[in-house]
Amino acid sequence: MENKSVPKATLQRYPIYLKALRQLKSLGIERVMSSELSDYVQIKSTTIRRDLSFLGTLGKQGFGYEVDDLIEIFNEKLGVDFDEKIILLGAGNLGQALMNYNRWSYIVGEIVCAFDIDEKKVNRDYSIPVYPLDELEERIPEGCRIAILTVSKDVQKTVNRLAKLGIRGIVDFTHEHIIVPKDVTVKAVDVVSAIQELVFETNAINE
Amino acid sequence: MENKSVPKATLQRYPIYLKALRQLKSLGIERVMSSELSDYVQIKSTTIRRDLSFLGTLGKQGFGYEVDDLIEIFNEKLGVDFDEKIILLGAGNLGQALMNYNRWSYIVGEIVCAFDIDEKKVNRDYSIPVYPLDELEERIPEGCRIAILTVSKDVQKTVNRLAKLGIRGIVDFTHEHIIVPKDVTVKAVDVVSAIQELVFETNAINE
DNA sequence: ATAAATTAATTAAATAATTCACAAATTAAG
DNA sequence: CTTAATTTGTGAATTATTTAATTAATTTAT
Repeated sequence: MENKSVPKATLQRYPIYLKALRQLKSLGIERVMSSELSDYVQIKSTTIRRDLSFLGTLGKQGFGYEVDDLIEIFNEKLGVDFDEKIILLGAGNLGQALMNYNRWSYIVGEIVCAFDIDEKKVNRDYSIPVYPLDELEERIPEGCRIAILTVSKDVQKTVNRLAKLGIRGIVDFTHEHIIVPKDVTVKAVDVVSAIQELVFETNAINE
Repeated sequence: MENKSVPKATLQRYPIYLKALRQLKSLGIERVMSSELSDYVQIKSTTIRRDLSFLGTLGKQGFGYEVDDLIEIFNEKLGVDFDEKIILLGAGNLGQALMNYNRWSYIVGEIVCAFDIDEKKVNRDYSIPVYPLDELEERIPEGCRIAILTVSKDVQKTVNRLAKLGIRGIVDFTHEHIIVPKDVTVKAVDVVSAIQELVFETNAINE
């Protein structure tokens, strides 16, 4: 399965597959055919097969896919359990919710520590310690590539610091538009945009 | 400009433009050229022009676009300020964070009320009242089309109830895969998937 | 006024993504 | 063991999206 670079669109579907597969596994389902998976995730079976083919020859003809195999491959090839060291910027309500989600390590890595500008949020004794934002440069863990951004003030300033520290990917929960260097990727995780998309889809077009 | 249906990819970029335009406006910028906007949002100017052209003939050749005009058009044509009545399912940390975000009405509509299964979270006196999940069917506002899902238990069961109540779009913050009828749209707003995509993008492919 | 410069809109070309269609592999049944 | 029924994987065809090239409108400077 040679280096045909994986289409961007495919990359966006992998998390959907992975989520669905984990759910199937938790239901005790051990094998799945592309057509079944298709019903489940609402993506054409042929698209699914093509998407999976980028990761290798994973299925058996006349049989389907082993659920475990697929999950395994996602982990292996895509580094899902590569133990990412993630940092969290902003420890407000949303930051708390993220820290409370207790299956990080199972899924993609772990939030190693958090930073907040508000002294009252600081607590060095939590299992996920919260440091003052000032200490970002000294506290950032070795090899940290990914940051989750939930701050509400000085957003762009914080982004600039992160970029300088070698962060490669930012999960952006702010409601602002941020600007990053070319080698940094941003994934906006934004309710407002999501709702807008929903509204656009239902309202637009049919005039 | 007629009814050429707007590409899905374009629809996904509209919220980005809108966010950027609002930011520009708040900086006092009144007109913008596609090339400037391009630098700002990192999308090719020609793509931007094409995207905007689906909404009408909005720019002036040799001049650019009026920021206000564009914002206006987004509002008008895409119903951004159509005053959506949004409901929130789950009033935990994340739900709280969403309710605290105080610019809903400016942006897309408003969260009218919330529901939670936990009696302790219930409070009918908040400006956004929180009702017991039991009361969903009786309390859901007239004409409500959009629900934000932050519950952690009985996710699918809740989804089924929402679908039955005529909800057209679900913003899904859960970490589970949910199944909906064909006429309901789901936007997954999911840190985990976002991080996975980031990791996939950086790890995948170049083996 | 007029010409030069600028910039959106549009048509055409190139790329990317999806879907079709079928060969190859596998299972299951007889 | 052989055959029929499945179901994957993949070239080829199709469709969708992006980008380039061109055209037309507007502004600015002279």
